[in-house]
Amino acid sequence: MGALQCRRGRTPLRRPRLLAASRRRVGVQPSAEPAHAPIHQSLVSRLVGVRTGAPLYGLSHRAGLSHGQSLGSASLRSHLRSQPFVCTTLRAAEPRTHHLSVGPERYPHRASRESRGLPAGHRQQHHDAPCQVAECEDPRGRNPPLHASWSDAAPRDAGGHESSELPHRLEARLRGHWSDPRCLGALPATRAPAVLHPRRVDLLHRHAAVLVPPGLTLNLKLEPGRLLRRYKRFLADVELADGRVVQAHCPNTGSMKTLLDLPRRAWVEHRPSPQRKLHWTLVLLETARGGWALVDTSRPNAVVQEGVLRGVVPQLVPASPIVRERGPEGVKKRFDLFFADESGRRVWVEIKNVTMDSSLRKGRSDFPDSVTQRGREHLELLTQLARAGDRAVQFFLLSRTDCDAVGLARDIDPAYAAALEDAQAGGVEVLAHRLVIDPRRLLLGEAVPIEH
DNA sequence: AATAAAGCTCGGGATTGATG
DNA sequence: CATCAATCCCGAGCTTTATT
Repeated sequence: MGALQCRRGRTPLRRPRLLAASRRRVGVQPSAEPAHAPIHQSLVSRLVGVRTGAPLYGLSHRAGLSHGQSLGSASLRSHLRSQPFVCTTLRAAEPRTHHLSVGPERYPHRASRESRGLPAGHRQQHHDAPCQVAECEDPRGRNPPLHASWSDAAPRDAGGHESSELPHRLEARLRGHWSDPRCLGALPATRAPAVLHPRRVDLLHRHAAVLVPPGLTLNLKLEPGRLLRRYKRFLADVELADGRVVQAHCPNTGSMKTLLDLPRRAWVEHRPSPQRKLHWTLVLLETARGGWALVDTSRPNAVVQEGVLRGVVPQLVPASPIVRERGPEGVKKRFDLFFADESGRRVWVEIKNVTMDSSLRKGRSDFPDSVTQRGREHLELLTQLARAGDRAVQFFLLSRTDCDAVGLARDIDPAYAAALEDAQAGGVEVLAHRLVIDPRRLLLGEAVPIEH
C-alpha cells in the first residue's frame, strides 16, 4: 500500500462523473461512439502506462485508484507501468471530428499563454483525424479485454496548423514509434490540458499512449565501437566506427571483471540531451569468447519487470502492481521489485546482473565480480523476510549471451556465497533467467540452472 | 472564485571505488 | 574520511489549466 501515498495537504478527491456529463456538455451522443466504446477510463489509463513508460499526459487520475487517493506524477508513472496489459491487435477506425474550444477568450485572466510565447488569440476548433483501434488483453485474464483508439494527428490551431503545443519530445517519440514496423501504434499525447483534458471523455479516443509489443520499451539504439579506456567509475573512451573517439558514460560502477581487457568491441547508445554532459552511453561489451554482455546496470530491473508482467517467470505472478525500489517498513534498504502474489503474500525481489566469466568452467557466469557487502546485507534481509512469512526472491539475470548457467564466485566473496546458502536454507527463492540480447531490444529469456 | 488535477523544476539519493 | 565522477529516478513544492 505504500506505493499509493496521499499527497501532502490535499483534500480527498471526488471521482469525476465523467462520461455522461461531458458528453452532454460537448454535445456528443453516446450513439456516435463507434463499436469500441465505451472505453473504461481506468483501464485505458492503465493501458497507457503499461507498455510505454511514457509520460502520462493528462490521464493519471484515472489510474484506478480508490476514492481519495492522489499521486504525484512520479509515483503514478511507476504505478501504471506495472499494470499487466498487452496490446494484441490493431485495426483502423473511422475518422472523427474533435470539437475543442479553449483559449484566452474564455479564460481572459490567464496570462500564461503569452508568458510561454504562444499566440494570444489561440483557439482550437476541431479537426478530423484518422483513428486506429487497439484491442488489448490482460495476459492473466483478470481484467476484461480493452479497446482503445487514437488518432495520430497533431492538434491543430485555428488556422489549421499543427499546434505549437505539441511538445517536441512527444513528436520525437511518435516519429520513432510510427516508423518502427513492429509498433502497434501510438497515441499522440499532448501535454497541454487545453487541448486534451481527461475530463473530456468524448475525447478519450484521442488519448495518449504508445502501445507496443512486449519488450519494445526495452529498445536498444546502438552503434558499434571499441572501448579504449574505462576510468573514474563513470567514464569510458569509445572509438566509433568512423574513427572518432568519444567520451561515454559508463553506467556500471562495479568492477566489470573479465570484461575490461582493452580494447574490445562495444556498443554504445547515442542519446544527446541538454541534460546530459555525455551524449554516449556504454551498453554492451563483447566478451572474451565473442558473446555480448550487458554492462548498463540501469536496464536489468526493467527487463525483469517486463518479463514478469509477460509471465516469463512462473514463480512470479503478481496480483498487484509491481513497485520498484521499495523496502519493508522501517528498513533503509530497498528491493528492486515488490508486489503481492495471488495468495496475497508479499514478494520481495532482488535482481542481480551477472556478467563475469566463471573461473571454473566455460559457459558459466558467476556472481559477484567483487566483494559485495551490500549484496550480502540484501541477502540477509531477504532471509529475515522469508522467515517472517513473506516471499523473498534473489533473481540472477544472466546478462551475457555466451553462457548457459550462473554460479557463485566463492573465490571472490566467500561471505556472499555463504550468505546465499543460508538464505536458501531460510526459504529465500533463488531464480536465474537468461537475458536475450536482440540487436534491437532486451528481453527476459528462459530460466537457466544455478550451479553451486 | 474556488477547486481539482495536471505539468514543471529542482534537488537529493543511489550507484562504486580511487584519491588526497 | 570526504570528495568526486554522470546519470537516473523520485518526491516536494510550485505553477498552470480546466471545471463548476
